[in-house]
Amino acid sequence: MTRRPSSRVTIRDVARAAGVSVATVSKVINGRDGIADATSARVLGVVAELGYESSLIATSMRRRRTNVIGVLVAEFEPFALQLLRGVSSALQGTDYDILAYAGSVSAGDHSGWERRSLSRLGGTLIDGAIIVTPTVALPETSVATVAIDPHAGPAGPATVDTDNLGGARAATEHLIAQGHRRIAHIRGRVDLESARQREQGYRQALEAAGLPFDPALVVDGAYRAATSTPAATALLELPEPPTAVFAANDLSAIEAIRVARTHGLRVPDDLSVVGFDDIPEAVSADLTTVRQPLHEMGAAAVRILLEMLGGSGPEHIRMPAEIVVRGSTAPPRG
Amino acid sequence: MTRRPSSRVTIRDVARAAGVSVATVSKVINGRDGIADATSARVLGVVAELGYESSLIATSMRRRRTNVIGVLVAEFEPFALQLLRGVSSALQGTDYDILAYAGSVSAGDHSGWERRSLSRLGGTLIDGAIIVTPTVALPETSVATVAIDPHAGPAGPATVDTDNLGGARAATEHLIAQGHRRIAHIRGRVDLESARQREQGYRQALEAAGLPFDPALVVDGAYRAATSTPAATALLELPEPPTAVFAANDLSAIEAIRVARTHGLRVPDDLSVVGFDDIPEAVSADLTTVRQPLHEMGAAAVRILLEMLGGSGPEHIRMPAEIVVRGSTAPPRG
DNA sequence: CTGAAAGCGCTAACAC
DNA sequence: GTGTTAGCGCTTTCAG
Repeated sequence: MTRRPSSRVTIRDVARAAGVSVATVSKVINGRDGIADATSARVLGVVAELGYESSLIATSMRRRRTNVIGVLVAEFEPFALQLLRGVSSALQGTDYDILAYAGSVSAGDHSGWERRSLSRLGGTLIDGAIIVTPTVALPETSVATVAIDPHAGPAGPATVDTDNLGGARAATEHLIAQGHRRIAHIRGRVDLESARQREQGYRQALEAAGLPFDPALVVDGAYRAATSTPAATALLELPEPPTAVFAANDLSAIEAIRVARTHGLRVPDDLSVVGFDDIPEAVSADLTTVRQPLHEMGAAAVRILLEMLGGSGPEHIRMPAEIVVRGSTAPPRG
Repeated sequence: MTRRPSSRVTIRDVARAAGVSVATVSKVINGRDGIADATSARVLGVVAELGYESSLIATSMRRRRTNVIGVLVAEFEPFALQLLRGVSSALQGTDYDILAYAGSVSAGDHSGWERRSLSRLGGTLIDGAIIVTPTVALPETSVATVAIDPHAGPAGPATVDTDNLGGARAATEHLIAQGHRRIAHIRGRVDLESARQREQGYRQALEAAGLPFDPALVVDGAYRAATSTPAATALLELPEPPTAVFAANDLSAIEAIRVARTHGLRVPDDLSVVGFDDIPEAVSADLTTVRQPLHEMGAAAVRILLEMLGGSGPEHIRMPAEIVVRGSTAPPRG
């Protein structure tokens, strides 16, 4: 009863109140044997009474396992959030809790956030990490790691990705099939393999259809709405603007639609737009897009990670990408 | 070069490599003054070379501030995720990073997860906490805390909530205006004030319209899809089933629609359904619902928390709730 | 069966 | 200017 007023109750408070040593309390809590039943019961009583919970921080400094899986993202945007949902439901009923960390919210420099986050948490706060869209090659770390939408292709560390090339081709072919000939591309984050693959798919589709590739029709959106605003604007203000746009992700596509409207263009009548990802917002925007099974990708990452924690080697999983036609695409007018 | 192979690089590795003491490295990293420029430069060089990042865990054990805001949720479901998005964008450009923790993923017992999470992280891993739908009254803690959709009403600790009563009334009145007379209610998590308010709003609307309240038409969904399955089933298998359902949240509403379909009922022709929250999935489900400004609520929680961190007292914010009519509601047939 | 002591990585007095 | 020391809350040998 003599503990400092508004502070956490620590293992020492419990020890004092139960009249035993700190070490004994630790043993009781962790179910180590070699403790008298009476002592154990008394300590447990005090724990309940005081509402003691061991500090994750202190515990993790001393111990190897924390039973916490880390999900490292740059920021909490829809793509990462959907993955997180998949991770969360896959981990339901296991021993693991989830800790999601957005490491580049504060830092101005986006590049390298994952290395920073990993170092900061990897001490041993987390047993394993799922890293979403890392900007750089991951360092060989002590902590088990799987990357979703990796920086490089499926090599080295475990990865989960999508058939980005095929998806992008399908998206572009859809526009071509509708009769579009001047098709622009809002590129993704070029440091990511996914963005390069999507651009590649776009170019392959053009080439297969015998359409010329016009560098002026490719602009950078970096997967972000803010970056896509000037990109889309530049496209629409071209002397000979495109009749269709394939954006590297939904956020860019939705922004392109917004920009088109401010230019007095109607979608899909004056401009067709296709995205990539199929985040929940794509449905509200009535956006034709390429669906990535985000939920399943999160779950797959969990499965691989748990296997790695169990001793298996890294694994690479590629998910199918499938086009979902909604109302943002139509044949070009006359 | 003689450090243990696959381990994190620690402050001691840096100190050794730079030929200085651990304390000096710490001072350099934290920009304390009283260090020779030459020493500082040398240490910084080693830090860069070795790729050293201070351990968040170790730092937080010794320090007061970590510049990390914790968002504590039971699990990562759509409601919490939307809030998280609001929190994330509100924190963009500040000094704070975000750590979201789902504390009842592993633990079977859902009740009290927030106290557990808070104790575990509150050591000082986080400077402040935003707790989403706490199940119990929050303990007076050392760490600044704001609750979103609190257990009790706006009292005690800082809170952000919605006009649940008004929203529920509006939802029920919408059904009544369409001519429904037998309107059921799938109740939310009764330990939350929001669920009680929504039921209250439902009953008030019935009463104001002179409709009888039938206890058989109120079932428990606990805000979860799994729990809502039997609840909705019971409703539809009643001798005299309802023609409309007001569900306490969108997850329950969407599940009710699914169950209705498996019973061969068409929505909205045979059964009208209204939800609450307006999560992104509500749009895909074409669900009439009551919109909570989730994004803004997350941002509001951030604002209050930052003010509290700056020394202000707790605050209570109530957001408006607004009905959004989509395709899941229509006048009853015949 | 229980306790004393060491130490995880780091920071904050306080010496030198 | 820089190093030494103590200690955050906890777990883990190792003595008693």
